[in-house]
Amino acid sequence: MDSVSHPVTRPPTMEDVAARAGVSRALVSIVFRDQPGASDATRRRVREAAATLGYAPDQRARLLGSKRSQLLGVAFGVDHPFHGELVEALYTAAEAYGFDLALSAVAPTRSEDRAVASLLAYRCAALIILGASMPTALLSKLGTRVPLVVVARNVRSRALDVVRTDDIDGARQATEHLIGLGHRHITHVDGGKAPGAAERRRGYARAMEQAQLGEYQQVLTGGLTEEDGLRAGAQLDPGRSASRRPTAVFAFNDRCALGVMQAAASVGRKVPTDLSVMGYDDSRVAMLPWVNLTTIRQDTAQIAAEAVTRAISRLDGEGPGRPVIVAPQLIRRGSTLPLGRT
Amino acid sequence: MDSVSHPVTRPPTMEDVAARAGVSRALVSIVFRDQPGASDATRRRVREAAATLGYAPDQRARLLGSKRSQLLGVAFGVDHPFHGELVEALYTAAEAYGFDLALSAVAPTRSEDRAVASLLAYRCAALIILGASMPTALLSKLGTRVPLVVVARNVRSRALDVVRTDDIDGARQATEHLIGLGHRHITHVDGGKAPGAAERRRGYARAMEQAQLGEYQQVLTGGLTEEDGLRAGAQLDPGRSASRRPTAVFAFNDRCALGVMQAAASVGRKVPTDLSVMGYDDSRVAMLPWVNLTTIRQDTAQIAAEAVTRAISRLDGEGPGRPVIVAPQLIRRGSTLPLGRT
DNA sequence: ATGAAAGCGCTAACAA
DNA sequence: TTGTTAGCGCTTTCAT
Repeated sequence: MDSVSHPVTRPPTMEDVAARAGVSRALVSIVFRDQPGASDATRRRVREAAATLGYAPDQRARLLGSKRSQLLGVAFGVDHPFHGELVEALYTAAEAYGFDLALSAVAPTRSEDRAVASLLAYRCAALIILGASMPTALLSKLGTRVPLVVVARNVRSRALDVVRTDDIDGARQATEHLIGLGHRHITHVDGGKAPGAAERRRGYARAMEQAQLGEYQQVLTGGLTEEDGLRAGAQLDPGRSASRRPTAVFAFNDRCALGVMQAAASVGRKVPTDLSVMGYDDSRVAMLPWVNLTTIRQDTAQIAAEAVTRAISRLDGEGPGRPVIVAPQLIRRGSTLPLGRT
Repeated sequence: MDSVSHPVTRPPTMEDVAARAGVSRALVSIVFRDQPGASDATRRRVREAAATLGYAPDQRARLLGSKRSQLLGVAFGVDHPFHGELVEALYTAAEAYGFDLALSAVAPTRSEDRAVASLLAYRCAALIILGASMPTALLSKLGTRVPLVVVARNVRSRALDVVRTDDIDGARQATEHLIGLGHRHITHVDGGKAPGAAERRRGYARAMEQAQLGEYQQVLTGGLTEEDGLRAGAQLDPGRSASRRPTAVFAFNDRCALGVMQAAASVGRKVPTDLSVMGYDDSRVAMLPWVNLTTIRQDTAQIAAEAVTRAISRLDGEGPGRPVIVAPQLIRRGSTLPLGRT
């Protein structure tokens, strides 16, 4: 329990620090930007004065004054855990280059347009949009106004940069993992028209064909949620003799996989002994001990690093580059088992 | 597929708009702030000029220039779904008062201190911290520097405002719901030392005692995650005759409840027929069809509105007020059943 | 190595 | 109703 709040006081300015250190504002500015042009003695004095005053540069003024505003605007989905991870990684990546992040949330009641408009109003040097949902045409138009990096969505436009996971490869890895375990009847519960769904279908199809398993291919319409997986899972068995039932399922993502597992459980099929199940994303739920889901991990750190790198290179005058495709990684856990192993 | 990006052009300034509309900058400023002092004709001309130029005021300059920066800084946990909901609600609430939000994320690799420092650097007029985890003393100190509202955590300090759910009442409602269904052996799997855990224990204890069920009280150490619930759930049965086993469990939150359900399932007890389970939070997972968890909902809209209101009243010169305690609400779903009903 | 001074794009007080 | 003019707290030339 502390004392009653004092009347809030004006924070110290660069002027205050300069006065206390007995130098000009320009010197203080140089010191705080770690630029050459000040003696070590001065630097120390300035730092000390700043410390005792509790000074921190006013970012508003800094942004306004400098031509190159070291500010990256990030639009992210507030209800998407994967975006959360990306945001964290983006902070790390941006920091390494001395850039700051401006966050703008997208939510059911806050459109992507609004989020972007807000970022633009703060004159962010560049924009990074996670899982952009707006039409390609609009993204392209936006890309001509400001350096733009679209993350985790496949956009074909030369007006912007794209950084995303190689979903075809991820799906291929998942499918090949199951094939390697001896499975033949492998069903894919897909993501419908979600971003990345088409790529994952292709990766699955390719792997199956390449292993001469084309005749076993089966794609069920799923989606992004547990409910979608549950619905699709219900169609897994009906009307088939046991010998023609799938022994493994590759689901669009972890949440969908959970639904499939639930569906299996409801008809008495145990995972992984009766059915192997794979997810995608390596979300928190996949790691839970009783879920223990074999899955595909997207490399958030690398995706973030690439996104920041692209954004900054745009600021250095380069045009948009080719899409950056980041390799995913197979995470082996307990939800998949060799065929016939009990 | 669009054309190659043009060399990024300088966004239009207020000066540009003024020139095109044939008025002074001051007039444009007045129009864009919706302030009195401009004729309707002028307003239209200005709006039109701005529209054709695609002008939007530069927030950096606006913030710098105005004495009262209408900016609320929000620190939130990027991996906490509940915070996501609050952020969304905060946008809505802030907007109603013409305030803007500056978001700063807290994550495993980004401390609350850093998040707050960043907000301070942008000279936010007031700070709203969701689920603050820093020591009370630091919060109090911060509260003397800038108007501060702590959300979803019980802090006893007169230097700041607190807005939170009435967890004692929430726990009481949960427990009474179970009692009302005829349960007697009701166990509480608690949240350890998580924010709100102590209050929920009290609410549970009070409800039990008030119903003369004090002898049946049982509190198991749980936590915030599924794993915690799983661990606690494992201790539910051992060494007890069936007649002395709990028939209902009130878990600290939804995730914890999930763990308890899993633990029950692993020893063959079905929910809700063999065991009623309650959660807390009404998170997304609680609504899933096969989870269908009876739970307690926190009123995010009201919490957000109160937080913004408190912050703004502080800016109007008022001191911190008494803690705002928002009432929670029971959400009846399928995970609880009357005792003995099969 | 240091300081003076001109912006950056606004807001706000004051004149006209 | 309008326009003029200082700032806001920095960055950034350009002298010294």
